[in-house]
Amino acid sequence: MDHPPGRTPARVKDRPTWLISRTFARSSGLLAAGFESRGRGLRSYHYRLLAALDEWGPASQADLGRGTGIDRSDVTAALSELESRRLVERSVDPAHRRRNIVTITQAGVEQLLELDNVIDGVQEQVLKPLTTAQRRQFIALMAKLLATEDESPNG
Amino acid sequence: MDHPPGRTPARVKDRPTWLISRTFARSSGLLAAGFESRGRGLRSYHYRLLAALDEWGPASQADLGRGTGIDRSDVTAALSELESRRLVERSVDPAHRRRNIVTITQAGVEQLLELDNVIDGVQEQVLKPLTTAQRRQFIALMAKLLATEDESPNG
DNA sequence: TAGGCTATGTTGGTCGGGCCAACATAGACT
DNA sequence: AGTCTATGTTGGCCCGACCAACATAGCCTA
Repeated sequence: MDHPPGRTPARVKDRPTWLISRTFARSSGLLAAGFESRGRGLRSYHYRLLAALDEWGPASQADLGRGTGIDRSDVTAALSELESRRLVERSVDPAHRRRNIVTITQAGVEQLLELDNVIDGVQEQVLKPLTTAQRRQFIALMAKLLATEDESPNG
Repeated sequence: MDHPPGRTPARVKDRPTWLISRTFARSSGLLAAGFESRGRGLRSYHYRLLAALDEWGPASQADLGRGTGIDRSDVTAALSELESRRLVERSVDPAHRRRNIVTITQAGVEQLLELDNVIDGVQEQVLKPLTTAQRRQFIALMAKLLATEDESPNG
């Protein structure tokens, strides 16, 4: 993730795609460190699922997948891990017996709050080199960069 | 990579780390598409290695690894693939018989130029939503974000 | 009512980028 | 001579992201 002595080939090092990938590496490295130190072995999928359940209330696995952008199969796996930690409960939807209704537990809510803190700290670390105004700019630029995605599928 | 109907949990969707990860997903998706269409099955490791060899001249695998930030073992694998396509040649360093001297071939240079074109096109696609001034800002902000890495190891 | 279609959860893969451990051995340094 | 480091290589792991296939529940329609 670091390659510090790094010269980096010239045709690589100034390209936006390269900067983006380094930025992501930095961000996800800090995130991973945060999860490792206070995340009890959970990963980003778990956080996204807990967050979705907390905000949207109980949901089926398929809905969770659609809402979070996580593949159905990965949702299944991640939920099993959350369930074994009692952070989440699965029950069959009586109206639709093929469907599971997933609910966040009290312990899940608490874990989520803890992860919130970890992640908020990481935001600070990631943006540390920038001034407040620059942070705002940076965020706005990324938002604009991504805005197309929402409007035109496959855009 | 897309998750278009995506609402995305609120505590997730506005965090810089999330925007960074989406930006990266967009960028690397476009890159992958470019490599697939005109990259003859090569991937980013191959490009980085070819670029390094082209710019720095023949080098040992260890030096390539250090220069590009690619792990020694991955350098070995990627070079084998490049070698089998005749884009690169390995020869034993007579002065240090444990060391390989890797050289880019003419075909390698040509492939590199082709990849350059592909990748330049991707830069354009990635930044398309931004104005020229915004692109400059965005690049400058990322450069600043990453500048710490060079100065303080593990920073 | 029977047949087909879709949605759901699950299993079991693949891939790329990034790591790490272990090993044999070539050179260097003591 | 003995130790230490550097090199290339093999083989593994992890995470995030996909995909294919499957059984089956529920639907909608011929």
